[in-house]
This record gives sequence, C-alpha cells and structure tokens, in this order.
Amino acid sequence: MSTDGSRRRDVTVADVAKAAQVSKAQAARALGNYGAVSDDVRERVLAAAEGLGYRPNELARSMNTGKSNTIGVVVGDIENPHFGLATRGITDTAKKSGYNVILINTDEERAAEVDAVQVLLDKRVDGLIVAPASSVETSHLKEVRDSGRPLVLLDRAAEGLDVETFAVDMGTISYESTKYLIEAGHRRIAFVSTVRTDGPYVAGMTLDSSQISDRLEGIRRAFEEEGLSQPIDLVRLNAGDADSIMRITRDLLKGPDAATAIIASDGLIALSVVEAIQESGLSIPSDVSLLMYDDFAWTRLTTPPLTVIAQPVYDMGMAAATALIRQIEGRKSSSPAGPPLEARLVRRGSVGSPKDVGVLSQAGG
Amino acid sequence: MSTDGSRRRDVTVADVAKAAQVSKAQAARALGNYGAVSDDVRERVLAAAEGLGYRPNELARSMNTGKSNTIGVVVGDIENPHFGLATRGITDTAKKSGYNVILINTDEERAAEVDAVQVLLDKRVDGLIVAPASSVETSHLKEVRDSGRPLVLLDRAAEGLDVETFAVDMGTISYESTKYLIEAGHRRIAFVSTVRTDGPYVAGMTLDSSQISDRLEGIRRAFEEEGLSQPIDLVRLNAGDADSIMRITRDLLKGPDAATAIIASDGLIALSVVEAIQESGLSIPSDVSLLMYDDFAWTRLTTPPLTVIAQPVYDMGMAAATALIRQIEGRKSSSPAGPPLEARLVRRGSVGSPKDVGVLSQAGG
DNA sequence: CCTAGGATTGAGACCGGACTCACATCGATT
DNA sequence: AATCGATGTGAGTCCGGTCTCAATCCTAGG
Repeated sequence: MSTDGSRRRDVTVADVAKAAQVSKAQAARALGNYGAVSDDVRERVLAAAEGLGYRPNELARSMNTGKSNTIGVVVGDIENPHFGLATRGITDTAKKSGYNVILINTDEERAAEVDAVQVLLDKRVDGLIVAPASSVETSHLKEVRDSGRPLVLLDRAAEGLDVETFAVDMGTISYESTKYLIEAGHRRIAFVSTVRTDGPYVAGMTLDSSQISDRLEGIRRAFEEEGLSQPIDLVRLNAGDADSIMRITRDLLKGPDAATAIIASDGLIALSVVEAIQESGLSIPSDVSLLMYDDFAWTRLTTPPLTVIAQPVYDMGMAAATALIRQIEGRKSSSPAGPPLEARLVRRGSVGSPKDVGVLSQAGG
Repeated sequence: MSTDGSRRRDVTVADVAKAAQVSKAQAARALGNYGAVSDDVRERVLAAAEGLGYRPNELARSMNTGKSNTIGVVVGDIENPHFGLATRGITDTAKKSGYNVILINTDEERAAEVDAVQVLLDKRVDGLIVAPASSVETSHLKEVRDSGRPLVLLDRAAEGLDVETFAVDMGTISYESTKYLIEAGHRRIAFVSTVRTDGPYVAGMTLDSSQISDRLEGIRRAFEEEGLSQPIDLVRLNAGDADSIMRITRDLLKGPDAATAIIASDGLIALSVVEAIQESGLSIPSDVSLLMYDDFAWTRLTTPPLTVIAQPVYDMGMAAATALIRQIEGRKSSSPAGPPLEARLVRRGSVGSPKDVGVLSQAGG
C-alpha cells in the first residue's frame, strides 16, 4: 500500500520483479499475460505491480513490437468544422480498436504536409490518414506508400497514387445540383473556392484539388447537357480570408451580367458570401440564390435556411479509419471500396428562380 | 542514389555506420550532431545516411532521452467548434516549439477521461492539457500532478487541484451580461446548460462544472444586486440532445410565467433553442431575447444576429500550450497567470426589452 | 523407483538510439 | 624532445520492455 513512495523514475518490470522475488522474465510474462506462469508467481507479480503502481512504458513496448498503436492524421485545419467532424469519425473508430491519434494541421500547405508526414513516420505511427493539400504534387505520399506504411486518403484523391481514398463523388453531386439551379432558371452560376491557382480559371485547367476539379467538371457537364456553356468568368478561385471573399462576392453581383446564383465551396466561404450579400442590401433567394457545400446545423437558422450539399463527413472519417486499421492489422484490402459515400442535395430556402426569368420550374422540394 | 533498395526494416545508425565505415558511436555523433566528430567522418556519415534514406527512430530516441516531444490533449469533443478552435491554438503553439499533439475526446465522461489520461501517461507524453469533464472528481488529475508530469487545465478549473488553469472568468462576464438583461427589463431569465446533475437545480448546489457554477453565481449576484432574486425555476440543466433542448425551450416559453430571455450555455444549445423558438412562431427579440456563450461566425447571419459572449478560445489554447511547454522545458511557473483571458459581451440583435415592460432602458449599444 | 515430456523459470539477447569511458592522436607548450 | 590538454574514436552500457533458449521442476507412465 505504498501509495506515495517513488516520485522520480517510474516503476519498471525489473522493480516489480524484485518486489515479487521473481526474475524479470517471469514478471514480464505475468504482466504481459503470455508464456507460462504459475498461479503463485502471477499473484505475487500482480500484487507487487499493483502495490508499486506499475504502468508499462508504451514507448519501450512499441520499440520492440514495432507497433505504436497510434495513427497519424493530417488535415488542413481542425478548426474547420468539416475536418472537426471527420476527425471525430476517425478518433471514435480508432479508439474502438485501441488506437490513438496524433493530429497535425497543414493549413493546406504542401510544405507543412511533407513535414507532417515525415514527423509521423519518424514517430513510427502504424498508419496515416491524410487529406492531401495537393492532388497533384504527391511525391511525399508516394514515398509513404512505397515504404510500406499503411496510408489512406481522406476527402481528396491524389493523382497517380493508388491508395484507398475516402471522399464523396463530387462530380455527380455537383452535376446534379447545378442541374437543379439551371432548372430553376439560373444561367449565371458562380463558383467560389479557396484553391490556389497561378492565374484566373481557364476551362480544363489543372487544379491542386481533385475535389474542386470534379466539382467544376460536374458544373460544366450540367451546362453542356442543356446545350449551354458554363460561365467560366464566374469561377472564382484563390478566395482567401473573409475580406477577400466578400470582395469577390460584391464583384460577382455587380453589373448587368451579375451572377444569379452562387455556389460556395465550403461553409467558411458561404459565411462571408452571405455576409456580403446582406451588406449589399440584396436578399436570398429573391435577388441571388445560394448553394453551399457541407450541411452544418446553423444553415437551418439563417433567413432563409440554406440549401446545401450534405456530405457524410463523419462516415468518411469512420470509413477511412476502418480501412486504415484493416490495412494495419491484416489483409491488404478486402473490398476495394467501402459502402458508398454519397453527397445529398438538401433543398431548403436559399435557392429560387432568378428575377428576370419568372417561375419556369419551381425550385424546392 | 539508392532510392529504392531496402523495403523491409528501416535503416538504423548501425547500417549507416557500416556504410560509412565508422563505428556506431561515431555515426550517432555525426547524425545527432553532438560530441566530437572529424569533418571527414561527418561527411562520410551524412552521405551514407542520405544514400540509405536514414531516418532516426523517434521512439528509440524518446526512450533514452525521456522526452517524446508530444503533448496529450484531452477535450470533451473536438467536433464542438469551441474545442476545435482551442485545439488549433494548442497545436499551433505546440508546433512552433517542436511538439506534436495526441488528441483524445471524452464526450465529457469522467471514465473516458480517466482512461485518456492513463493512456497518455503510458505513452509518456511530455505533458497534458485537460479540459476536465468534472471539476469535482479530480483524483486522476491529482495523480498526474503528483507523478510530476506537467499538467495544465483548459476551460475549467478543478477543485482542490493547484494547477495552472486557463479559462475566462465566467463569474464576472455572467454577472455583467445578466445585469445587461436585467437593465433591458428582463426578470424571467432562463439558463440552459448540458451539465448533468442528479436532480433539478437548487441554489448553491454543487455542480460538476466550475464553469457553470460560476455562471450561475454571476447570474445570482446580478439579481441580488438589484434587490431581486434569481428565478431558479428557469435554470435548466441536464439538457441533452437537440430534441431535449427544444423540449426544454418550449417549456420555458409556456404559461404566464414564461421566460422573457434565455441564456444558452453554448453554441450547440443555442442552435436548438433558436430552432424551437422559430418553430413556436415566436420571434427574437420581440417575443423572447437570447444570449449565447461563444461567438461563432454564423451568429452574425441569423435574423436577428445573436448577442453573444465572446471568449478568447484560441488564445486560451495558446496560453495553455505555452504554459505547459514552459513547465516541460524549465522553471516551474514564472508568472502565476498569463495575460488575462477575458470574455466580452457582443451586443448584436437578439436581446431586446420584454413586451410587457416597455422600453425602460434601451438594450443595445 | 526411474524417466520422458510438459510446465516453469532465469539469463541474456535485442529493438535503435544516446551517452560514458578509456584509449588514441596531435599540435602546442617549455 | 617530453608533456599536456583538446580532439577523435570505438567498445560497450543503458532505456524498459519482448522474447529466445537452455536449464530445472514435476508428475504421470512403465
């Protein structure tokens, strides 16, 4: 019952062994629950361990089992609710299988990501879940894969990298929702995203983000199918902080060729877009329609409630973690893809028909 | 230039040493940049390391330096933007000093927290940042402190635990904002929180959360100062999921003694409260005023924008991490408290005067 | 009563670095 | 030229576990 006692160094198997009057090997066996140990010894060891407050050093254990029971998660920004929710899906799943999570933010910068991956590898995590900042420059991820360490991608694909990826099919949902806007009468549909590019958007341009490429492709396809062409002058990338997004929004809504609908690439963007619209004294959806990616709780509270593209973010995280752990623990990959991760258009009140078109087909369901 | 080569086991110092034709000790010195190494040896070793793609095993390194360069963060729920932001503050600060973060969610359950702390200790993290689920049952945290491992509390204090704590002074801001509501004419002020209790609220009751106790105390003080007494029948704890919060809200707004103002203890609660109010056909602030804790971006987008109590959440995380790292790296604690972490009442549009009172004193400013 | 074979047990190697210690080496001091 | 202190260098230990291997104990079968 020496509840106090040792303060400095932690108790080791050797200490326990000594206290229990057995060899280190026997103590280790009793503690680790392997090998053959007599009842007498087991009891003595367990009692000694209890009394000394013994706790195994996971570092040492990891060192010679080669397993750290830790997975590394690399995302853009944990503050972004999208990643927050995905991370929750990951950590919940990980915990269930006895894994812990080391989290690193990259702010969507490749250099930070390269670094993060390196650090995690050095720490000998059992596997990695990465939301790649760039879908194009992926050499560092290739190295991970080549090193044989389990790797799974979240949210975005990486070009030429044959790795399990958990993301929704952006092309399809983008196509469908654009179609919905077109049917409501919109022709001037804007798209605002934060992906960085060197110059203004040009059709077919290679983008850093597979997600955004797919969305733009979906939009293009929807227009094309109607015999129309996508207004690429309304595609605004490089949207940065709140101010720049508001500036972009004001610009989009100005002049005779103003956008009649805006698709915000994520919740943060939508926030600033809505703010800019409100400041301009315009109203949603009578003056301009709005569609945003991700369904957050607050989107139901705005006036009007926002029409959104809901993504199964938590499930994505869960699926990614499940797949990674499967890779870590056993067979390569049983089923190539898990259950389908599908996005869904949630029609609320922020999409209507543009003013000068009248009600060709009623928006909303 | 053997970019491929070894696939199985990682390269170790011994391998590098052999390749560079020097002893393991010399290789380690050159690689670790310590001790005395001749230029010739250093060059050979570095070249060999480069060629072999040597990467130090941080696990092994940690084992005999006793430092893992990792800190453990234990929060209620990373999905909650409050913690998301705080965590960002922590990770940013940690990264700057070369630390990584292992994140564990507890869902505010003590058992999970005890577990989390244990796991992190076993993994030999250099220090811990905990947002304690309970301010009362803190024996597991006491043990951490007694074990000598650096520990810092976030968001909430823990009773009888003398540990650096980074949280805003809830009593003061609660007092001030209640005062503000009272001056606007409110007398029937409700308070809704998720803290779990055994029975309904009784004045002076011991709560699991120091935060909530302090807030209630602030409310009580404000009423008392006006010669009034706090309507404790309007204190609703144990608010659980969205449904239960909506039920509570409807109940608060019913009958002759209905609440004229509601204080929502966090953003998630506010979400459901607003939803319930909207569903009831009532409007804010003419029928009922609303005040919520935490200033999220979306609170500016509701109609009307919400009056909130803004907390320096990111700074809290940053301060906690800074203090922890200071503890880890050196002197115990130089300044008992860092820069003051103060909450601020942000007056937007959700607080007005109750109907039957008229405009005694105009709310807002 | 003696022995084969499984149950126990202890010594020590090993994981991959960090670091101690004793032993060179070498230019500089007197 | 002999000596001294500052490098250089390699052998080997240690961190705290896991695990191999050979030795020892026991007990049932003959």
